[in-house]
Amino acid sequence: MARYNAKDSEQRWQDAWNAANVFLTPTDHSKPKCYVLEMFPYPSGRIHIGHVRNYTMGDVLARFKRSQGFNVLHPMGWDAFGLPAENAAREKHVNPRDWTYENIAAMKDQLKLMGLSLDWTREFATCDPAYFAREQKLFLDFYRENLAYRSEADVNWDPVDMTVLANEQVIDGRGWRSGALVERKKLSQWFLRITAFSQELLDALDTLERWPEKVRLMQKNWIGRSEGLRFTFRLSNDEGLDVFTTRPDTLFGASFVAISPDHPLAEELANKDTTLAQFQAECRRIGTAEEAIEKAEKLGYDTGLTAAHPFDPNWKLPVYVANFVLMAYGTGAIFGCPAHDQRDLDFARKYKLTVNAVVIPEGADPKTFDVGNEAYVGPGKLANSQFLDGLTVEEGKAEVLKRLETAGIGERKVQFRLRDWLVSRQRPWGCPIPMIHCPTCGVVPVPEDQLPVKAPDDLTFTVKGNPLDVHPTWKHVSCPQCGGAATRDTDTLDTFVDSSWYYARFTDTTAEGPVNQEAVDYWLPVDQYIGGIEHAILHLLYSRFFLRAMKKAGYVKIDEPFAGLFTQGMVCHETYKDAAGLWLAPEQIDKRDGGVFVKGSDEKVTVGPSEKMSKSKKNVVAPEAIIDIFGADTIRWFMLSDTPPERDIEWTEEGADACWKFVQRIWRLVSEAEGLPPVGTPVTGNSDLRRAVHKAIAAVTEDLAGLRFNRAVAQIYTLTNAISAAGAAPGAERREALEALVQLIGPMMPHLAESCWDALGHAPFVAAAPWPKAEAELLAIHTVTIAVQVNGKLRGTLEIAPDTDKAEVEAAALALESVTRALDGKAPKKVIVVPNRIVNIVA
RNA sequence: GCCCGAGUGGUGGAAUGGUAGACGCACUGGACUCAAAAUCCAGCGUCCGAAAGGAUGUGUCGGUUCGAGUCCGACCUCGGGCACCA
Repeated sequence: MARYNAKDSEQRWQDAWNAANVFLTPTDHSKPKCYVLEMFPYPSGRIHIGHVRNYTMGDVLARFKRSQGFNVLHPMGWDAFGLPAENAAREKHVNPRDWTYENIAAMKDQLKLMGLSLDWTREFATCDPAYFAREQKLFLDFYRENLAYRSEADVNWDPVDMTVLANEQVIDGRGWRSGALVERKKLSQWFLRITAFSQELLDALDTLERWPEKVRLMQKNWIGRSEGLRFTFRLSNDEGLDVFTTRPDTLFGASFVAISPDHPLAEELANKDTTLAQFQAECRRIGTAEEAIEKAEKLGYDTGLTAAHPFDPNWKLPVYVANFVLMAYGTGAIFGCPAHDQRDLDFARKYKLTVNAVVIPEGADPKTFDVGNEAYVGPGKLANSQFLDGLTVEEGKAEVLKRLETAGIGERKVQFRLRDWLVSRQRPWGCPIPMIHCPTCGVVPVPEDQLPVKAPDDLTFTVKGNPLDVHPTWKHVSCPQCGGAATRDTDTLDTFVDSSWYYARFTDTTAEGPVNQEAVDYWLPVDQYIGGIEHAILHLLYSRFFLRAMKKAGYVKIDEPFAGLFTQGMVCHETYKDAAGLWLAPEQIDKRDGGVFVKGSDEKVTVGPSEKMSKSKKNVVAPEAIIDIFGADTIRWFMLSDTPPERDIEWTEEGADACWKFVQRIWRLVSEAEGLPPVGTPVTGNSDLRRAVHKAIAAVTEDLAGLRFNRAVAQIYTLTNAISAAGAAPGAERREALEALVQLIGPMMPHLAESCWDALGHAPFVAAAPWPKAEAELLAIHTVTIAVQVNGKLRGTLEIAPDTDKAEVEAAALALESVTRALDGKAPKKVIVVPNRIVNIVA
């Protein structure tokens, strides 16, 4: 029998599935549904191996659920707007639209090689006018529902390129292309009111039981609910200054007040104080990234103003502008209590401010307790705090709150870290914001019958600034309300908006409105969403918000888009460097004689650790090259084997070879099987082989349902070994075993499974055959192995009938020769018998 | 800085608080072959031992328990995220 020819076979089965429409989404809604979705790709032009891992997992699940009788929706599309297309437009002088659609075509060809069970009739790209027209409609709905509003916000501004920069485009405070020092600039921009749902988004996390705990926790921290006190300081210039604190109990430990460099008061003071203005500029150079701000040295500028302590008007606290106070959180102003907050302490030490401990840990003396250089944030009793002395932290918080509320200068406040979602982007390759600015009427929505608002075809990318904004005619329109001269909003929506509702659009891509009510009611929520952990917060949180906003606008009845979430790990590879320290690609090296050399020479290669595949380190492998050599089933099997799906996997050449050998092994086992009775021959009995088969069916079924692909793979190896060892078993038993094996590998290696199914005499398709069922009586256990320990150390085992009486098990254990030897004549003090598990004799 | 995750043989990893190392890779020995590849069989944590067997062993230190890779506390190391990359 010939070797399995993956290339021919895979093409043949892909064509056959296609011709028979095996993977079209069922339209009869009477059966239970399963919506399986992988995070759709950005069309960079090539699929990378991370996509292969992601889509393989989703495909296994989709095929598994389909054969279990579910109506499966398994679509694919393209997250097609974004920066790379603009960069290509600038660098290669191509139209971003052409570049994007060419990439989509190329990637689609590559994806098709994988044999994914996708319904391609539902494909769309977010840059299709048919899609973003509906997105613009949703934006107008949200505006009407008061979920979209305009406000000023900071951007990174490149003064040379005259363009807004993404954080990623700011390198060491300079524009990535121009090298100019980046400025911060205020622009009037659109926001979506995600904070209207802060509490709801937080509470609902508890209901997402099929989400990783880690992701829920990350979102919880991101939403960042904290309870505290907002109160007003009276300043020496007689103005009031609002601050927020979660530690009102430490108010008597205050030694300064600090405001953000972006605080209105700081702006006001800077108008008359050039040194302060310089200080502000210096702070802003740190950028907007939280990491940079937190890590930067704590810097402050003494405004000369003072704030009166709320409980003692004669106690004056200096007011600083400080770089670590964020305008975006709370009120943009704090009181500093150095003894009990590390940042405040660092600041106080630097500016030689007093450090008074007011929370004293158990057993410490209030008179001598000194925090040194580490703030004390633990529990304790209040001291040096007048009327608070002796209270606990919690009691102190309540007391201060009560007094300031009574005095009318403070109130209890629930503060969220979550900020509204800034969605305006000053970029041409995105969904245009369908709004018009009229000097008379203000902001006017584009009438719905004029949607979609499309970018013009003749954009120039060589100009400075946003091409949409500098285009000679596009933005000039007449106001839909008064007819006067007006201009379009030249910003586009954040691409996260595009990906916040695509899953809903997939349920009916022909819907006239954004969604079809009947389709979303049936298909949503997504039953299993699979993608990278890098989307743990933003994409997933925005999508959760977006569906709520769509509900408010009357489109859907549910709140949560993704009932099940799985975040898969990355694909890594060893890194290689030559003698000169330059990176080498895997195909440039040669492993031989126990060493690693530059291919075609004796130059030694330094092998580095396995890292996420990246172009710069050259440790990438191209999926299409692997498919070309081994076929799609091999790469799919690799992606599922050995490593748990949530963990990073390392691509190795040896592993790929091993998978390919396994493909051949199965093919041999099936195609060379002799003496098999015809399809449908009944089989009875409880031979070892039959028990192994049904045990494998049960285990693989459970593992696939739980997305434990690596364990399912191990079970299949075990079954394969059992079949190999049972060459002398009756034909009917071997047929049953081979059919089970073929069906179990079906979701993972679908082409090979079809070829085997065919070789076993079945009509196509195994992909459409019902999932095998394990027979309960064959899973029953006839004997159990019980471990026997003496003082917790293994001394022997017992083969015994399951559920044997405890006393009998104990007697049998004590009778073991190895046990009497270990006891050495001592009488057992105690014997613990765990039924069917273990006996532990304590001597 | 803050938040999160992970540490088990040569290696990827398995293990409802109950026989640590399933299954795969690599390696070693053997069979087949003129030879190689492929395939098949056997071995494979470490130490002592010819073997039987024994000791030891899941990043470190301590704790809970008849029993800990698993639970608790402290620490060490590595990795990821931090609002305009998608």
